Amino acid sequence: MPEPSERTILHVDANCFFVSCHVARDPARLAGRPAAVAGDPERRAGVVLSASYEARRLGVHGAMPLGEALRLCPHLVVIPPDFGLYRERSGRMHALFREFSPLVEPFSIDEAWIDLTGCGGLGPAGVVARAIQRRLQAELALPASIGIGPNKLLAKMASGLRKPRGITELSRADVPLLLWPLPVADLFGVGPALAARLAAWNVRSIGDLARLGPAFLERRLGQTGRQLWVAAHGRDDAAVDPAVGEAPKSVGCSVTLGRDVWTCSDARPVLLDLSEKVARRLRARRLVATTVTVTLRDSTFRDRSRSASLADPTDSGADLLRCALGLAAPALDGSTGYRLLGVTATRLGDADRAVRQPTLFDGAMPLAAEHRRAAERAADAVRDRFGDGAIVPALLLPPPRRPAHPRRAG
DNA sequence: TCTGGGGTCCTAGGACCC
DNA sequence: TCTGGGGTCCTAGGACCC
Repeated sequence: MPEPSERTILHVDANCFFVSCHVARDPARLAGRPAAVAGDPERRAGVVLSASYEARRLGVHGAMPLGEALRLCPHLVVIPPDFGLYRERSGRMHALFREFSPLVEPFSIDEAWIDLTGCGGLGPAGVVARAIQRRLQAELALPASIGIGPNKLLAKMASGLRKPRGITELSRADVPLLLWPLPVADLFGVGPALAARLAAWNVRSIGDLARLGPAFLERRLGQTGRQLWVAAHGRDDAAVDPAVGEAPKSVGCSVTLGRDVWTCSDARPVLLDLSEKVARRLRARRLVATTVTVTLRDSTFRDRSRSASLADPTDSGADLLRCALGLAAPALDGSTGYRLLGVTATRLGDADRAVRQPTLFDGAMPLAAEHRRAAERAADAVRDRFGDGAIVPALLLPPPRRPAHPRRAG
Protein backbone atom coordinates (compact mmCIF):
# COMPACT_ATOMS: atom_id res chain seq x y z
CA MET A 1 0.00 0.00 0.00
CA PRO A 2 1.75 3.18 -1.13
CA GLU A 3 1.96 5.85 1.50
CA PRO A 4 1.26 9.42 0.42
CA SER A 5 4.75 10.77 0.21
CA GLU A 6 6.30 13.93 1.46
CA ARG A 7 3.66 14.97 3.91
CA THR A 8 4.59 17.23 6.80
CA ILE A 9 2.45 16.70 9.87
CA LEU A 10 2.68 18.21 13.32
CA HIS A 11 1.26 16.66 16.46
CA VAL A 12 0.73 19.17 19.25
CA ASP A 13 0.26 17.88 22.79
CA ALA A 14 -0.52 20.43 25.50
CA ASN A 15 1.52 19.36 28.54
CA CYS A 16 -0.50 18.42 31.64
CA PHE A 17 -3.36 20.29 30.04
CA PHE A 18 -5.93 20.37 32.87
CA VAL A 19 -3.41 21.60 35.43
CA SER A 20 -1.96 24.11 32.93
CA CYS A 21 -5.44 25.60 32.40
CA HIS A 22 -5.76 26.23 36.14
CA VAL A 23 -2.22 27.60 36.40
CA ALA A 24 -3.04 30.01 33.57
CA ARG A 25 -6.10 31.24 35.48
CA ASP A 26 -4.42 31.49 38.90
CA PRO A 27 -0.63 31.59 38.49
CA ALA A 28 -0.02 33.26 41.87
CA ARG A 29 -1.49 30.28 43.71
CA LEU A 30 -0.42 27.41 41.45
CA ALA A 31 2.68 28.17 39.37
CA GLY A 32 5.63 26.00 40.37
CA ARG A 33 3.59 24.03 42.93
CA PRO A 34 2.96 20.28 43.00
CA ALA A 35 -0.67 20.29 41.90
CA ALA A 36 -3.16 17.81 40.51
CA VAL A 37 -6.63 17.96 39.07
CA ALA A 38 -8.38 15.09 40.75
CA GLY A 39 -11.54 13.27 41.38
CA ASP A 40 -14.59 14.03 43.30
CA PRO A 41 -14.16 16.25 46.38
CA GLU A 42 -17.64 15.29 47.63
CA ARG A 43 -16.80 11.61 47.77
CA ARG A 44 -13.22 12.34 48.82
CA ALA A 45 -12.28 9.75 46.22
CA GLY A 46 -11.46 9.46 42.59
CA VAL A 47 -8.27 9.51 40.58
CA VAL A 48 -5.71 12.01 39.38
CA LEU A 49 -6.74 13.35 35.96
CA SER A 50 -3.68 15.55 35.44
CA ALA A 51 -0.58 16.26 37.50
CA SER A 52 1.89 19.14 37.30
CA TYR A 53 5.52 18.27 36.58
CA GLU A 54 6.40 19.27 40.15
CA ALA A 55 3.94 16.61 41.34
CA ARG A 56 5.18 14.06 38.79
CA ARG A 57 8.70 14.39 40.15
CA LEU A 58 7.27 13.12 43.45
CA GLY A 59 5.72 10.10 41.74
CA VAL A 60 2.19 11.38 41.15
CA HIS A 61 0.76 10.42 37.77
CA GLY A 62 -2.53 10.26 35.89
CA ALA A 63 -5.10 7.61 36.84
CA MET A 64 -3.52 7.27 40.29
CA PRO A 65 -6.02 7.10 43.15
CA LEU A 66 -6.11 10.42 44.97
CA GLY A 67 -5.34 8.74 48.30
CA GLU A 68 -2.08 7.38 47.01
CA ALA A 69 -1.15 10.71 45.43
CA LEU A 70 -1.65 12.44 48.80
CA ARG A 71 0.44 9.79 50.54
CA LEU A 72 3.32 10.41 48.11
CA CYS A 73 2.87 14.16 48.20
CA PRO A 74 1.09 15.43 51.33
CA HIS A 75 1.36 19.07 50.19
CA LEU A 76 -0.26 18.34 46.83
CA VAL A 77 -2.62 21.13 45.77
CA VAL A 78 -5.78 19.26 44.76
CA ILE A 79 -7.87 21.09 42.18
CA PRO A 80 -11.44 19.99 41.40
CA PRO A 81 -11.99 19.55 37.64
CA ASP A 82 -13.62 22.33 35.62
CA PHE A 83 -14.50 20.87 32.24
CA GLY A 84 -16.07 24.11 31.05
CA LEU A 85 -12.66 25.78 31.45
CA TYR A 86 -10.92 22.96 29.55
CA ARG A 87 -13.38 23.06 26.67
CA GLU A 88 -13.00 26.81 26.34
CA ARG A 89 -9.16 26.65 26.33
CA SER A 90 -9.21 23.69 23.97
CA GLY A 91 -11.41 25.58 21.52
CA ARG A 92 -9.03 28.54 21.53
CA MET A 93 -6.05 26.22 21.09
CA HIS A 94 -7.58 24.48 18.06
CA ALA A 95 -8.60 27.86 16.59
CA LEU A 96 -4.98 28.97 16.87
CA PHE A 97 -3.88 25.84 14.97
CA ARG A 98 -6.29 26.65 12.15
CA GLU A 99 -4.45 29.92 11.58
CA PHE A 100 -1.56 27.77 10.32
CA SER A 101 -3.45 25.20 8.23
CA PRO A 102 -7.08 24.34 7.48
CA LEU A 103 -6.21 20.66 7.97
CA VAL A 104 -6.46 20.34 11.75
CA GLU A 105 -7.73 17.12 13.29
CA PRO A 106 -8.49 17.35 17.00
CA PHE A 107 -7.51 14.05 18.64
CA SER A 108 -8.59 14.84 22.17
CA ILE A 109 -9.28 17.88 24.27
CA ASP A 110 -5.53 18.58 24.50
CA GLU A 111 -4.04 17.20 21.28
CA ALA A 112 -4.32 17.74 17.56
CA TRP A 113 -2.63 16.95 14.28
CA ILE A 114 -1.89 19.75 11.83
CA ASP A 115 -1.12 18.89 8.20
CA LEU A 116 1.36 21.46 6.90
CA THR A 117 1.79 19.78 3.51
CA GLY A 118 1.56 22.50 0.90
CA CYS A 119 1.95 25.23 3.53
CA GLY A 120 5.62 25.73 2.55
CA GLY A 121 5.15 29.49 2.50
CA LEU A 122 5.09 29.40 6.29
CA GLY A 123 8.70 28.21 6.37
CA PRO A 124 10.29 24.95 7.53
CA ALA A 125 8.19 22.74 9.83
CA GLY A 126 10.54 23.33 12.75
CA VAL A 127 10.06 27.08 12.46
CA VAL A 128 6.27 26.70 12.32
CA ALA A 129 6.35 24.38 15.33
CA ARG A 130 8.38 26.92 17.29
CA ALA A 131 5.92 29.68 16.34
CA ILE A 132 2.94 27.58 17.47
CA GLN A 133 4.67 26.68 20.71
CA ARG A 134 5.49 30.32 21.45
CA ARG A 135 1.97 31.54 20.71
CA LEU A 136 0.37 28.82 22.87
CA GLN A 137 2.56 29.93 25.75
CA ALA A 138 2.13 33.67 25.17
CA GLU A 139 -1.59 33.78 24.41
CA LEU A 140 -2.99 30.84 26.40
CA ALA A 141 -0.19 30.15 28.92
CA LEU A 142 -0.16 26.54 27.71
CA PRO A 143 3.13 24.66 27.49
CA ALA A 144 3.15 22.15 24.63
CA SER A 145 5.29 19.46 23.07
CA ILE A 146 5.27 19.22 19.31
CA GLY A 147 6.21 16.30 17.07
CA ILE A 148 7.01 16.59 13.39
CA GLY A 149 6.71 13.61 11.07
CA PRO A 150 5.80 12.36 7.60
CA ASN A 151 2.58 10.85 8.98
CA LYS A 152 0.27 11.07 12.00
CA LEU A 153 1.82 8.11 13.80
CA LEU A 154 5.41 9.39 13.68
CA ALA A 155 4.32 12.94 14.55
CA LYS A 156 2.44 11.55 17.56
CA MET A 157 5.34 9.35 18.67
CA ALA A 158 7.73 12.30 18.21
CA SER A 159 5.73 14.67 20.41
CA GLY A 160 5.99 12.11 23.21
CA LEU A 161 9.78 11.90 23.06
CA ARG A 162 10.51 15.26 24.70
CA LYS A 163 8.14 16.54 27.36
CA PRO A 164 7.49 19.18 28.43
CA ARG A 165 8.01 21.84 25.76
CA GLY A 166 9.97 19.73 23.30
CA ILE A 167 10.03 19.93 19.53
CA THR A 168 11.08 16.64 17.96
CA GLU A 169 11.24 15.50 14.37
CA LEU A 170 10.95 11.82 13.47
CA SER A 171 11.51 10.74 9.87
CA ARG A 172 11.09 7.26 8.44
CA ALA A 173 14.88 6.95 8.45
CA ASP A 174 14.97 7.65 12.20
CA VAL A 175 12.67 4.73 13.01
CA PRO A 176 15.29 1.99 13.60
CA LEU A 177 17.51 4.23 15.71
CA LEU A 178 14.95 6.22 17.71
CA LEU A 179 11.77 4.13 17.77
CA TRP A 180 12.90 0.52 17.85
CA PRO A 181 14.78 0.65 21.17
CA LEU A 182 11.65 1.88 23.00
CA PRO A 183 9.51 -0.54 25.07
CA VAL A 184 6.74 -1.99 22.93
CA ALA A 185 4.16 -0.53 25.33
CA ASP A 186 5.27 2.93 24.15
CA LEU A 187 3.90 2.23 20.67
CA PHE A 188 0.59 3.93 20.01
CA GLY A 189 -2.03 1.18 20.13
CA VAL A 190 -0.22 -1.17 22.53
CA GLY A 191 -1.85 -1.21 25.93
CA PRO A 192 -1.33 -3.47 28.94
CA ALA A 193 -3.22 -6.45 27.48
CA LEU A 194 -1.34 -6.49 24.18
CA ALA A 195 1.98 -5.83 25.90
CA ALA A 196 1.43 -8.91 28.07
CA ARG A 197 0.62 -11.10 25.05
CA LEU A 198 3.60 -9.76 23.15
CA ALA A 199 5.89 -10.38 26.12
CA ALA A 200 4.90 -14.05 25.96
CA TRP A 201 6.44 -14.12 22.46
CA ASN A 202 9.55 -12.35 23.75
CA VAL A 203 8.57 -9.07 22.17
CA ARG A 204 9.84 -6.37 24.54
CA SER A 205 10.76 -3.47 22.26
CA ILE A 206 9.15 -1.85 19.25
CA GLY A 207 12.11 -3.27 17.27
CA ASP A 208 11.25 -6.81 18.43
CA LEU A 209 7.74 -6.23 17.07
CA ALA A 210 9.04 -4.86 13.77
CA ARG A 211 11.26 -7.91 13.28
CA LEU A 212 8.39 -10.35 13.86
CA GLY A 213 6.67 -11.63 10.72
CA PRO A 214 3.48 -9.78 9.78
CA ALA A 215 1.83 -13.11 8.94
CA PHE A 216 2.60 -14.44 12.44
CA LEU A 217 1.05 -11.35 14.03
CA GLU A 218 -2.00 -11.41 11.79
CA ARG A 219 -2.61 -15.09 12.50
CA ARG A 220 -2.65 -14.48 16.24
CA LEU A 221 -4.05 -10.96 16.58
CA GLY A 222 -6.08 -10.55 13.39
CA GLN A 223 -6.30 -7.09 11.90
CA THR A 224 -4.79 -5.61 15.07
CA GLY A 225 -1.63 -7.69 14.50
CA ARG A 226 -1.10 -6.42 10.99
CA GLN A 227 -1.72 -2.83 12.07
CA LEU A 228 0.81 -3.18 14.88
CA TRP A 229 3.47 -4.47 12.52
CA VAL A 230 2.86 -1.58 10.12
CA ALA A 231 3.03 0.89 13.03
CA ALA A 232 6.28 -0.62 14.32
CA HIS A 233 7.78 0.22 10.92
CA GLY A 234 6.65 3.84 11.29
CA ARG A 235 4.14 3.61 8.46
CA ASP A 236 0.70 5.24 8.51
CA ASP A 237 -1.25 6.53 5.53
CA ALA A 238 -4.25 7.96 7.41
CA ALA A 239 -5.17 11.49 6.38
CA VAL A 240 -5.41 14.42 8.77
CA ASP A 241 -9.18 14.76 8.69
CA PRO A 242 -10.82 17.92 10.07
CA ALA A 243 -14.24 16.20 9.91
CA VAL A 244 -13.28 13.77 12.67
CA GLY A 245 -15.08 14.90 15.78
CA GLU A 246 -17.77 16.74 13.86
CA ALA A 247 -19.90 13.61 13.59
CA PRO A 248 -19.66 11.65 16.84
CA LYS A 249 -20.56 7.95 16.79
CA SER A 250 -21.73 7.82 20.37
CA VAL A 251 -22.79 10.15 23.15
CA GLY A 252 -22.63 8.73 26.64
CA CYS A 253 -22.69 9.63 30.28
CA SER A 254 -21.64 7.50 33.25
CA VAL A 255 -21.11 8.00 36.94
CA THR A 256 -19.35 6.18 39.75
CA LEU A 257 -21.62 6.28 42.76
CA GLY A 258 -20.76 6.95 46.37
CA ARG A 259 -22.83 3.94 47.36
CA ASP A 260 -23.60 0.83 45.30
CA VAL A 261 -27.07 0.46 43.80
CA TRP A 262 -28.83 -2.89 44.02
CA THR A 263 -32.37 -2.36 42.80
CA CYS A 264 -34.34 -0.60 40.10
CA SER A 265 -35.69 1.94 42.54
CA ASP A 266 -32.11 2.78 43.64
CA ALA A 267 -30.99 3.07 40.05
CA ARG A 268 -33.93 4.98 38.65
CA PRO A 269 -32.92 8.51 39.76
CA VAL A 270 -29.37 7.88 38.54
CA LEU A 271 -30.52 6.59 35.15
CA LEU A 272 -32.94 9.54 34.95
CA ASP A 273 -30.09 12.00 35.44
CA LEU A 274 -27.80 10.19 32.98
CA SER A 275 -30.56 9.87 30.34
CA GLU A 276 -31.38 13.57 30.68
CA LYS A 277 -27.75 14.58 30.27
CA VAL A 278 -27.26 12.38 27.21
CA ALA A 279 -30.49 13.64 25.65
CA ARG A 280 -29.53 17.27 26.21
CA ARG A 281 -26.17 16.71 24.55
CA LEU A 282 -27.89 14.98 21.63
CA ARG A 283 -30.28 17.92 21.22
CA ALA A 284 -27.45 20.46 21.52
CA ARG A 285 -25.75 18.71 18.58
CA ARG A 286 -28.97 18.15 16.66
CA LEU A 287 -28.59 14.38 16.79
CA VAL A 288 -30.99 11.51 17.35
CA ALA A 289 -30.05 8.02 18.54
CA THR A 290 -31.40 4.63 17.51
CA THR A 291 -29.59 2.39 20.00
CA VAL A 292 -29.30 2.74 23.76
CA THR A 293 -26.67 0.96 25.84
CA VAL A 294 -26.66 0.63 29.61
CA THR A 295 -23.42 -0.19 31.41
CA LEU A 296 -23.24 -1.56 34.94
CA ARG A 297 -19.97 -2.07 36.83
CA ASP A 298 -19.99 -4.31 39.87
CA SER A 299 -17.74 -4.10 42.91
CA THR A 300 -15.19 -6.45 41.29
CA PHE A 301 -14.90 -4.01 38.37
CA ARG A 302 -16.61 -6.37 35.97
CA ASP A 303 -18.59 -4.41 33.42
CA ARG A 304 -21.72 -5.70 31.81
CA SER A 305 -23.58 -3.93 29.07
CA ARG A 306 -27.02 -4.35 27.55
CA SER A 307 -28.21 -2.55 24.48
CA ALA A 308 -31.36 -2.33 22.42
CA SER A 309 -32.57 -0.51 19.38
CA LEU A 310 -35.60 1.75 19.25
CA ALA A 311 -38.24 1.76 16.55
CA ASP A 312 -37.81 5.54 16.21
CA PRO A 313 -34.59 7.52 16.61
CA THR A 314 -34.90 9.85 19.57
CA ASP A 315 -33.33 12.77 21.42
CA SER A 316 -35.74 12.52 24.33
CA GLY A 317 -34.60 11.87 27.87
CA ALA A 318 -37.86 10.09 28.58
CA ASP A 319 -37.29 7.64 25.71
CA LEU A 320 -33.70 6.99 26.78
CA LEU A 321 -34.74 6.47 30.39
CA ARG A 322 -37.53 4.06 29.52
CA CYS A 323 -35.18 1.97 27.40
CA ALA A 324 -32.35 2.18 29.95
CA LEU A 325 -34.60 1.01 32.77
CA GLY A 326 -35.85 -1.92 30.70
CA LEU A 327 -32.29 -2.94 29.88
CA ALA A 328 -30.95 -2.58 33.40
CA ALA A 329 -33.89 -4.15 35.23
CA PRO A 330 -32.86 -7.83 34.88
CA ALA A 331 -29.44 -7.08 36.41
CA LEU A 332 -30.92 -5.00 39.24
CA ASP A 333 -32.53 -7.96 40.98
CA GLY A 334 -30.96 -7.21 44.34
CA SER A 335 -28.32 -9.95 44.08
CA THR A 336 -25.45 -7.69 42.99
CA GLY A 337 -24.48 -4.13 43.84
CA TYR A 338 -23.21 -1.80 41.14
CA ARG A 339 -20.72 1.02 41.64
CA LEU A 340 -21.08 2.60 38.19
CA LEU A 341 -24.01 3.17 35.88
CA GLY A 342 -23.78 4.49 32.32
CA VAL A 343 -26.14 5.37 29.49
CA THR A 344 -24.80 5.65 25.95
CA ALA A 345 -26.62 6.59 22.76
CA THR A 346 -25.32 5.14 19.49
CA ARG A 347 -26.31 4.77 15.85
CA LEU A 348 -26.64 8.51 15.69
CA GLY A 349 -28.33 10.40 12.91
CA ASP A 350 -29.15 13.94 11.93
CA ALA A 351 -32.16 15.16 13.93
CA ASP A 352 -33.32 17.34 11.06
CA ARG A 353 -33.50 14.42 8.70
CA ALA A 354 -34.92 11.82 11.09
CA VAL A 355 -38.17 10.33 9.84
CA ARG A 356 -40.35 8.55 12.35
CA GLN A 357 -41.62 5.14 11.34
CA PRO A 358 -45.40 5.08 11.15
CA THR A 359 -46.86 2.56 13.59
CA LEU A 360 -50.11 0.77 14.18
CA PHE A 361 -50.68 3.12 17.09
CA ASP A 362 -50.45 6.36 15.15
CA GLY A 363 -52.78 8.74 16.84
CA ALA A 364 -52.76 9.69 20.49
CA MET A 365 -49.39 8.18 21.47
CA PRO A 366 -47.18 10.01 18.98
CA LEU A 367 -48.98 13.22 19.77
CA ALA A 368 -48.12 12.78 23.45
CA ALA A 369 -44.51 12.05 22.47
CA GLU A 370 -44.40 15.22 20.37
CA HIS A 371 -45.71 17.26 23.29
CA ARG A 372 -43.10 15.76 25.59
CA ARG A 373 -40.28 16.53 23.13
CA ALA A 374 -41.50 20.07 22.81
CA ALA A 375 -41.40 20.34 26.61
CA GLU A 376 -37.83 19.01 26.71
CA ARG A 377 -36.72 21.52 24.07
CA ALA A 378 -38.40 24.33 25.98
CA ALA A 379 -36.53 23.19 29.08
CA ASP A 380 -33.22 23.35 27.15
CA ALA A 381 -33.99 26.96 26.28
CA VAL A 382 -34.79 27.82 29.91
CA ARG A 383 -31.56 26.17 31.10
CA ASP A 384 -29.53 28.01 28.47
CA ARG A 385 -31.02 31.27 29.69
CA PHE A 386 -31.21 30.78 33.47
CA GLY A 387 -28.79 27.94 34.23
CA ASP A 388 -29.08 24.26 35.00
CA GLY A 389 -30.83 24.70 38.32
CA ALA A 390 -33.80 26.39 36.70
CA ILE A 391 -35.53 23.13 35.82
CA VAL A 392 -36.11 20.02 37.85
CA PRO A 393 -35.86 17.29 35.21
CA ALA A 394 -38.21 14.90 36.99
CA LEU A 395 -41.10 17.30 36.55
CA LEU A 396 -40.81 16.87 32.80
CA LEU A 397 -40.89 13.14 32.79
CA PRO A 398 -43.79 10.73 32.93
CA PRO A 399 -44.28 8.70 36.11
CA PRO A 400 -42.57 5.31 36.44
CA ARG A 401 -44.13 2.65 34.30
CA ARG A 402 -43.53 -0.89 33.27
CA PRO A 403 -40.07 -1.21 31.71
CA ALA A 404 -40.30 -1.48 27.94
CA HIS A 405 -39.30 -4.83 26.52
CA PRO A 406 -36.40 -4.12 24.22
CA ARG A 407 -36.50 -5.81 20.87
CA ARG A 408 -34.26 -8.84 20.88
CA ALA A 409 -32.87 -11.07 18.26
CA GLY A 410 -34.71 -14.36 18.24
C1' DT B 1 -3.94 3.33 47.52
C1' DC B 2 -8.22 1.45 45.64
C1' DT B 3 -9.24 2.13 41.18
C1' DG B 4 -12.88 8.63 36.32
C1' DG B 5 -15.32 9.68 32.35
C1' DG B 6 -15.34 10.61 27.54
C1' DG B 7 -14.77 8.26 23.43
C1' DT B 8 -13.18 4.75 19.13
C1' DC B 9 -12.42 0.40 17.05
C1' DC B 10 -12.35 -4.68 16.68
C1' DT B 11 -14.08 -9.40 17.28
C1' DA B 12 -17.19 -13.08 17.75
C1' DG B 13 -21.46 -15.32 17.54
C1' DG B 14 -26.29 -15.61 16.32
C1' DA B 15 -30.20 -14.26 13.38
C1' DC B 16 -31.75 -13.63 9.05
C1' DC B 17 -31.91 -13.35 4.05
C1' DC B 18 -30.76 -14.80 -0.48
C1' DT C 1 -34.76 -34.90 2.83
C1' DC C 2 -30.72 -32.76 3.79
C1' DT C 3 -27.40 -29.42 3.13
C1' DG C 4 -24.66 -25.00 1.35
C1' DG C 5 -22.25 -20.39 1.80
C1' DG C 6 -21.99 -15.37 1.68
C1' DG C 7 -23.41 -11.01 3.32
C1' DT C 8 -25.37 -8.01 6.67
C1' DC C 9 -27.24 -6.61 10.93
C1' DC C 10 -27.39 -6.79 15.87
C1' DT C 11 -25.55 -7.43 20.48
C1' DA C 12 -21.89 -8.20 24.10
C1' DG C 13 -17.50 -7.64 25.44
C1' DG C 14 -12.81 -6.19 25.37
C1' DA C 15 -8.87 -3.26 24.27
C1' DC C 16 -7.19 1.06 23.49
C1' DC C 17 -6.75 6.26 23.61
C1' DC C 18 -6.67 10.78 26.43
